Amino acid sequence: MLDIQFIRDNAALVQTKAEQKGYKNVRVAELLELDTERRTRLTQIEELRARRNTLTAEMKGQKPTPEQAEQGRQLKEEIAARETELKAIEEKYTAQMMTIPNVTFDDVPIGGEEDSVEIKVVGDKPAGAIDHLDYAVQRDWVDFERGAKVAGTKFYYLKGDLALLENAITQYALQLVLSKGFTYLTVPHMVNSRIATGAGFAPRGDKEGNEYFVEDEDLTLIGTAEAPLTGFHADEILDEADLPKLYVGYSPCYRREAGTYGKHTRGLFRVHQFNKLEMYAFTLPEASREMHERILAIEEEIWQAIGVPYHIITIASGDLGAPAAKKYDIEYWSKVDGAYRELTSCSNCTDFQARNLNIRVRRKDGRIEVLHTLNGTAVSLARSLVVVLEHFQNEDGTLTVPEVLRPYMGGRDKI
RNA sequence: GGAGAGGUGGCCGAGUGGUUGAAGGCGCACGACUCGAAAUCGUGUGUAGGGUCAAACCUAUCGAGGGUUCGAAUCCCUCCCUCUCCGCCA
Repeated sequence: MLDIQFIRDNAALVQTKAEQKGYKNVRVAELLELDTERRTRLTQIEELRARRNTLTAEMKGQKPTPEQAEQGRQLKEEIAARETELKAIEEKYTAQMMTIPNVTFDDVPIGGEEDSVEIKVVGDKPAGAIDHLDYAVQRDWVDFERGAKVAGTKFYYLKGDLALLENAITQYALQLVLSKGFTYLTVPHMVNSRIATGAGFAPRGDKEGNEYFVEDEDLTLIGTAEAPLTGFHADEILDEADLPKLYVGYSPCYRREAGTYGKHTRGLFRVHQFNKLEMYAFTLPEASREMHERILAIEEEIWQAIGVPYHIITIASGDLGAPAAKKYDIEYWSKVDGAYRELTSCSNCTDFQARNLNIRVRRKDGRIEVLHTLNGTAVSLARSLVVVLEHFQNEDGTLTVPEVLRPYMGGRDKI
């Protein structure tokens, strides 16, 4: 959530930015009324408490007189009654606070998906390739039919060399990211509701949500390692000297993907479960913008090294999630579709997630403030296989192993 | 799953009804000493909200929520978590 003080000082801005993100239910004015109401009542309660504290201090160490005891009892009742009223107001206040998305940076394009801005193009736009699914099936590298039998539609098995190739991509990307100073973490594949919502994921019962939930437990299956990585330092105060904290987490990602149909969901492009290496950074507030560029650069380095044409877009406001202040996507050039398709993504969430989960930094001068968090895809595996299958397929049905991956494929140059 | 122990400040750790927001230590900040540093000594140092030009000051906070009491870190109940032993198990 946002800092209430910031909202008070920038009410119009917060309202506008929320609307630009497409959040129609945000009512900043209403929130501020609740805020005022809440503070007024809180002050009243605090006065009553002060009176109670004075009273008990007077009778400390001695038996209270009947009058004092009676006065104390009355105060207790009045405080309890007022607290009940306050609680109801605070619930409404908190609910409103949760509806307000992070404020976007001013260099974020305004508009919907089609308004995202291309900021860089690398490589050309070759055409003509066999669809990745057909190609993989013909080699018996993927089995969606058995995936459906065992779990359901959009579940799959990877077989043989393609499964090994997934592992090679993971290993290559991991080594590269580690060389940039990141620490490898394996993570819980489920998180509790506080961490899930704090990181910006939909709560149980949200029909729009993309999450799977565990029955009878306060657990959400993660849709990305971003959730447990965000929660890693929850409720901690980190030392300025220790920042930035850079982590790379590996996990399966579980997504319901309800209601997503059509061509772009064919095969491995959009599935219920895939593996992903995710970069995550905890930074000083003034350092997050630079870190965002750094994470993007690492993503570029990976795909340049593998050898795939792509472009980078800055995501427009209406296509941003609540926590993000700015997001870049790398989209690879699809030889099959003749269009760019989403491959990786990196977001600067500024202090939004960190405030939710109480992640702070103690500055050198002793001040404590909420820090900034960022996340970025190192590699998303199922989708990476789509890319390699499209770009490295050969006429004889074999697949050339991208050079940088060969050390992780037993030195083979072709599979 | 069963039995027991426990959850206190950035960290460790005292504290079983009222001078305890919390001893002591570590860490950190500042100062002294030093050419400089280490060591040593001194002073300060929880977090959040309100208040103030700034202070003073007020409120909350000892895992979470409820209860008892004039008054709760301290007593009672529920839940969560951690540790030890047993059971089970990759």
